[in-house]
Amino acid sequence: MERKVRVRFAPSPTGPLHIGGVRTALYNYLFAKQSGGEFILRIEDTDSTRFVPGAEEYIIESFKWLGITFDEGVGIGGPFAPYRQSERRSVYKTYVDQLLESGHAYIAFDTPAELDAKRAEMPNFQYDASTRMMMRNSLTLTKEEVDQLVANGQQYVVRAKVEPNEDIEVNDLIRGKVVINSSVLDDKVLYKSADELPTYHLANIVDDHLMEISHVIRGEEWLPSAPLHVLLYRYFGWSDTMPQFAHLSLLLKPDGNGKLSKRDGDRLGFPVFPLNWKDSKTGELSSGYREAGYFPEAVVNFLALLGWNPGNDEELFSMDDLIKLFSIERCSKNGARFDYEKGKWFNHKYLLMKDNDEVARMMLPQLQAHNVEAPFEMVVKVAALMKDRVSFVKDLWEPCAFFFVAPVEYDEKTIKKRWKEDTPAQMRELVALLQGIDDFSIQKTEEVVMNWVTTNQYHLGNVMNAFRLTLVGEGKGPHIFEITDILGKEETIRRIERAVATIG
RNA sequence: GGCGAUGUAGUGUAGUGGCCUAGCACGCGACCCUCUCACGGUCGAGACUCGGGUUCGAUUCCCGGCACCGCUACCA
Repeated sequence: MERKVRVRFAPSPTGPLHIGGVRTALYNYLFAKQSGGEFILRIEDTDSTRFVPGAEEYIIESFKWLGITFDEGVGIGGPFAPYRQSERRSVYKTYVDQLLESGHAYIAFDTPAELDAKRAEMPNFQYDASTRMMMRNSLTLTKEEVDQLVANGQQYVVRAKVEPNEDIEVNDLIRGKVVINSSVLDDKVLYKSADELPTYHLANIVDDHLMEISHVIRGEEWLPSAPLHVLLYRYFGWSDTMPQFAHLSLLLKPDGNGKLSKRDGDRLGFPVFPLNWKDSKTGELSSGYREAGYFPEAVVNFLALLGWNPGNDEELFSMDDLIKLFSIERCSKNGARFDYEKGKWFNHKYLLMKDNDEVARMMLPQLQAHNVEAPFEMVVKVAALMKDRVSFVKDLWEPCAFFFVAPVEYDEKTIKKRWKEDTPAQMRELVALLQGIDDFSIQKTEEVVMNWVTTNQYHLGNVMNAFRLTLVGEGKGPHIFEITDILGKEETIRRIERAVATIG
């Protein structure tokens, strides 16, 4: 049964896209691409009460940034349009009626208040075979009564009629065979008349079938309801083309118990979303990986390895590598704690792989923000010299600032340690020495200065660090002659003189 | 509570019925490099959830406990 691979990512537009959802989408994408299949974006907006404006656009923009592309779906179109469930009301209605007619579903009039009352009355109330005959529904009411209620505009829901005592098997690509007895399933609401929309379970099955989805790769939270989905395929007579299931483990918080949430990000200081998001109601801001300075390829690489690995010791993979190597079977069954430090390391690695020109270009806005104007060539040199020290481009300004802005203050501790009594005199000698160098290259300058230190038998560490202090303002930074090379002769001398004047 | 899933160092994971003195990476520590800081290199600390079984032998297979995660909505 060779079937064209067609997978989908089907988020609800209820807010920003959680990073766990991004991973699910990524795995779907990798799976589709490696088998030459199609990847579809379907928006599951069947809960009209939870709809959040802008969320759909956010989702689309997030994937665009990450380099995850869809072949069909919302914003793209395709042969199975529309891909937004709220626009598919009429198609679901047909299938709801089909279930009603075949007796696999029934109409229920119980109001939420009545259900709450029932739950309070019965400790472990569940709307199922054992209780449905106690409720107000088309199984307990006469046809006339039901028709009358519906005609009167009484709101109702359609529930699946799940027969008890059957072991239902779900063959999961990651977990193997999972068996759940139908008695523990409840008569799930499939459709609500209030907004004329189906619930997830119905819409999902109908759409996956109609859109010819071959594999359902989704989060583990769906595993308990997978048997119901299997049942639904059977009720519709679609068992032969039922997609294969793969339930992915969830992303857990870095510490403590529970799954990763926005709160953890806020608390521990890392993003949980791909892009910044501002809640239009509360005004609350959620930070995103893009704005935090991550490269999309680093996020993709990091996420891919969180719950999957190719079976060897390699860790750095491009999207193309991942498409070649990915396999559902190698997805881990256990939930992965989110390790933000490792994420930073990935970004560091990707920063190192970037061209110096590109890094320099990315630094420009920071320079502007600090009112710095510098020749591009100089910025490139600085980028080349300094990029291995940070994980993010935005962290580059601080350690690089001294290249562009001469120090006006000098680190006390370094002064104490390196600025000796004879240092000012040495520095004046150094100025004279540098003045005489015409070829201010790294090699030449180093040769001349080292010679001077040696012949005078100066303490190398003290001289060099005092020198560094005059240029940087503190006791750290790259090798001295890398710095003098970038600063140039004039500026180097100016800084030494100023330091001598200031520190004394 | 019920049902289901999962359980290798702090974290992500590899691996196998004996080759395991359990590998790799992040993080952590030390050392080396060195004019400082960082990078890099070397080394180190650190794990098979517990209890039963099966077996000549179990981290690996089975059962149970425990832990943890998920579901248990007219949310997805």
